[in-house]
Amino acid sequence: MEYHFREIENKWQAFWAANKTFRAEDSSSKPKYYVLDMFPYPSGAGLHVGHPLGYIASDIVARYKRHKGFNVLHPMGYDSFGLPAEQYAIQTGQHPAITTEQNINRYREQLDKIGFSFDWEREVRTSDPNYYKWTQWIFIQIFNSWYNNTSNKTEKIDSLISEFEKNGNSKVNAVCDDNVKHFSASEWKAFSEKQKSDALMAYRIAYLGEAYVNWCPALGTVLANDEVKDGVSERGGHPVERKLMKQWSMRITAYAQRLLEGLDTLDWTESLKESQRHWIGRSEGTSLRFSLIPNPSPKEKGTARQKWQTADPAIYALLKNYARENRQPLTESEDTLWQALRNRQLEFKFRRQHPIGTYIADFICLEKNLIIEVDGEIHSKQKEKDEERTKVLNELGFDVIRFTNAEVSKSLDTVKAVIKKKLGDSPPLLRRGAGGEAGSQTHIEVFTTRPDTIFGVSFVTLAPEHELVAQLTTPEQKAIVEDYVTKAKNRSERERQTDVTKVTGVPTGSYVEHPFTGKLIPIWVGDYVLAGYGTGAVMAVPAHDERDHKFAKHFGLPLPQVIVPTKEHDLDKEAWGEKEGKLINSDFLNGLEVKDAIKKAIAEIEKKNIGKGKINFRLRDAVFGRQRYWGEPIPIYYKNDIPYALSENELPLVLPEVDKYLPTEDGEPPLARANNWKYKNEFAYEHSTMPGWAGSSWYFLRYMDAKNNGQFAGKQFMDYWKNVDLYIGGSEHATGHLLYVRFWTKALKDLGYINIEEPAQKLINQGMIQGRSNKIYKCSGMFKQDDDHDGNQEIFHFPEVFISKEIYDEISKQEQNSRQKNEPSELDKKLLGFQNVVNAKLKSAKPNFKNTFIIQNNTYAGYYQINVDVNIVSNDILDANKFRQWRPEYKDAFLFPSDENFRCADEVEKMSKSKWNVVSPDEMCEKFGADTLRLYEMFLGPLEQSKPWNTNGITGVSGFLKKLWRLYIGTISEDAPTKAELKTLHATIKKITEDIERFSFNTSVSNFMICVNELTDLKCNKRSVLEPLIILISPYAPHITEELWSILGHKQSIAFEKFPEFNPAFLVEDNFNYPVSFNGKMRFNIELPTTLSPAEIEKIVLEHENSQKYLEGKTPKKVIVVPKKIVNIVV
RNA sequence: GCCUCUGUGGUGGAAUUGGUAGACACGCAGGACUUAAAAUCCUGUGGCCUUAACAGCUGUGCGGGUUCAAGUCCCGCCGGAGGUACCA
Repeated sequence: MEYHFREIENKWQAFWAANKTFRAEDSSSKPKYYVLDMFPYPSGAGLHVGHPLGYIASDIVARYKRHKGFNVLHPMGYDSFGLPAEQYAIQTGQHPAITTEQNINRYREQLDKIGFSFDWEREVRTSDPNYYKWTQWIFIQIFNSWYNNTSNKTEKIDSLISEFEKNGNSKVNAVCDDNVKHFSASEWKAFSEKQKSDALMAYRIAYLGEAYVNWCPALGTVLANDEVKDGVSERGGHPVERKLMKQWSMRITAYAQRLLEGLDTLDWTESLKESQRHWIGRSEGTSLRFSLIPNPSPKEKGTARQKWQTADPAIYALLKNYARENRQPLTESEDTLWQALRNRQLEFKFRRQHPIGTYIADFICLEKNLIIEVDGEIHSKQKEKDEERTKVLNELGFDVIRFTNAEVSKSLDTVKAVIKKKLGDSPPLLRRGAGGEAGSQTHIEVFTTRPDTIFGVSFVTLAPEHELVAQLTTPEQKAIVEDYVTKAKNRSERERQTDVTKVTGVPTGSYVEHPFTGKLIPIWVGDYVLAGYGTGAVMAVPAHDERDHKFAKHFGLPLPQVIVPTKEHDLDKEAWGEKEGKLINSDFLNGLEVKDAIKKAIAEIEKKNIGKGKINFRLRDAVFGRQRYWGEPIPIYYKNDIPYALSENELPLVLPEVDKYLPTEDGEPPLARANNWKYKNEFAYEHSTMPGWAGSSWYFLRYMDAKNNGQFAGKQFMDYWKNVDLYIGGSEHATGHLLYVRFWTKALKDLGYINIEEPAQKLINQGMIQGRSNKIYKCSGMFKQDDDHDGNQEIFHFPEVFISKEIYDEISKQEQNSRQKNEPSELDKKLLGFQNVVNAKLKSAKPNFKNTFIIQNNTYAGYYQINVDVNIVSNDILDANKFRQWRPEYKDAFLFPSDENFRCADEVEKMSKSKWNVVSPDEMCEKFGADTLRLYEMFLGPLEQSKPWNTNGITGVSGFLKKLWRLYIGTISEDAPTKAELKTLHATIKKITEDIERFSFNTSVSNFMICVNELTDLKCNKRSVLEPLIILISPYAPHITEELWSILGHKQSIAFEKFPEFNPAFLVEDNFNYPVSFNGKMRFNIELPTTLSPAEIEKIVLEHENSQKYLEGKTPKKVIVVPKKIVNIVV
């Protein structure tokens, strides 16, 4: 009876499906074990051999745990919302749901062929309304939550509202927007609906806020930070720019500390945890305020005025009264314009009759420094006056637009459009407060991790986007600062990131005061300071910070030293950035070690009330909205500009149909195209959709109760299954999915829905499987055309000529040695012979073919490499027949030296269609069977390691299964096993158990081979040995073992058979073959009874005849005997 | 630059706590079976030197160290892979 894997595998796959063998029980007396694979995005390309690597490993663990008596949850599903299906839809018009469905079916087919023990009844698809209903529901819970820093928990928004009603927001200790305005309880109660909504929005964990986002014009959507790599989108590689946008975001920053601390409790790889730690980026430091010194005259310190105090103080009172008087009797056109401007109708606040310098402006927008004047009748004198007035106002930093009465009354819309455009054009910060005035700010706040270096500050640097830049710039510096800021802002993110060696910056002309010495410190603007981190301003200590050092050297700024380096160091060349050394030139810090100096400095800073110890995180809030179609609709509608969440019974908010999957003409997301898609037919829904990570942030919970229509999952099931015991997936999700899923888990826990703090206890990253390409060399320009050209070339295409790797190597070697001999080399002779063969064949096959093939210039430059399909190559030897069928133009191809043993070159590259190196698991299943594929993928090497796919060793694994099969075919003996047989079996049980427990699957396969080799040598046919053996193998090769199990006469599946127990008694040896070494060098073996004492062993070994030879008559200095290990003699 | 991982025959890799380096498999070489091929089986296979044979020397990226004993531990370098970055 032969091993026909195809029949066997089909039979058992059908059996498992029909009997629902791998259905997980919802409650059980058995202990639970949850093995989860990171679910795949069903792409059009189908699975390649890299995908199943992790699935096979998890399947082995799942099957092993079933043998070990666990109730195992091992589900699979699809992350089926996403960009590729939508991009395909844009190109073809095909609905992404259809593409997705097709791709899923293909995935399922491929997965089924490999024989995974998934519980398919629990399959989830994130694009299924029954699933995303609950994604939307969780979004609403998070929307209706805030983060209470006092309880360090997510809390329902109600508790915040009742606090507002009682005390306003002044006592609230929450994670919220920067610069929230304070309000009292009574103010809260007096708030309009809109004001209340806005106030709460600053606290919600899912919130709508304005922020700089990663905008990708090519994809037409914003992206989260982890979706952007090197300034381009991770998917598609399109450029990404920074853009200020109103966006749904998630306040993941609230969880930064918990996300960081939680890592210590997890059994994940160090590199993964390290990635997350770095992404969270906690740094402990100090905030520190530097007092501003108003410019140009430092004497006026303390007279800094508010931003709206724009009038000349000398005549302010007068002007004010005058303005008041003027306010009532507005001309008709002035009134018309006022009605159009007031209440932020153009998004910005306007004031009327506002004193500026010595004037009173008609209308003014202080935020934009824009003045609108409405003029009466124009006569020349007035015109002159107006021009004078405009000039003065311009000098004060205001733009002035003038309209006539007629313009306002007749074409108000045009007037409004002009104003609106101007408001949009003028950058809000640039022109503010020209003249170096500090405005309302009295200080610059910096963040530093090195407060000990405070006496080494030689300048302060602001990010170009810093809000004080414009105000602090003196008139003399205005032009150059504005220019710099504009350039810095327009520099793309990519440029800024890649061009880090370039030092740029400009001085503002203003100064701050050193908090301890009172010295003046210049303020610079430099783009090495990031607006988004800390306060967007740094105190520069060039002697002890590398970046500051570079900047200072570039601009010739001083490098005051405050720390004595602990080793030789040239401070002029390089900064001493180590946290080591003694403080000098630092007043009260002198003589302290850095660590103590930091503590002391913080204490002094806090005492002086100019700053305090502070912790900063690099982690940013996660942008949640996507301006795309194929994702979960965000369950929000807008009524009077106020966002409201849908109620639970209105879910799911189903993704509507649209005519095109493109943005609308005015740039709205595709969902804006949906016809009559309105809440209660009246209110607009949110038009952006959720990002890919929404659905994957909780799918591990849904598997516990996948069909529940009343809840996202039943509490009793979540309490039973708790968290994932083993999660296997790629490391590419380190800072995306794996961080977000931890965030949602913590939020859901705080809100009382689940009882676990972390989603997955143990996580393994499977390594990537790279492609191994095969290449051959094509000759170019090898046919010499006959002079008697008769146009036959059109009838006969030139046969292609290829050379093997060996010949190519020979030719290139010869080329390098630059042949000088006149005699033809061996290679030349070979080539010449080949030339004749080709021409002879050509003549007989195609008599009309007039061209001759010649090898005139056998240099390697005449050849170029082409990729051949790896599927027509085995062990690097090209299958000549398949090659000729591969492409029509190769039909008559010549292979040199010969069709047999034509060796291809190889290279390890990314697996891709264009390299012809993609290997799909289907073909491997077809050729060798699923069991061989499973064993071979494991046999390749450690699971976590990346490795190139090559099938060179697969025959070994396939041979092993055949050998295993042969062991079971024939008479099975019921006799008692021999000692040797038992020893082999139990040694294997021991190793396999240990291997699986430490996820070392490659060694398991080797151990099976050793075991089967030994049992074959022993001609073992004992049931008592063979039965336990196939249970051991069954997690790895489930089909063949099921078949053998039934051949052995069992009617039940092998899947739940008890895993064999290791019995050490069978491994006890009477003798041990001691290696005897002299001075650590192994010389000979000696077999001794294990019962001997070390002293006896020493005696026997020393007396052994071989020992005499190595002792050379000397007495050994020392003899080490380690029982059952080694004997070492020191001479 | 920093962080994590990693470096062992022609190749994939093994050596779990310091204790016989190279298990297992591929490839290669030789042989058996066969008209032939495939399949299968057997033998050999780190390098060097030498031999009839035994044996000897050397050997886990490089240089040191600890130890009776180092692929494994420590120090200093070099190479490869991945992650990450003006993060103050």
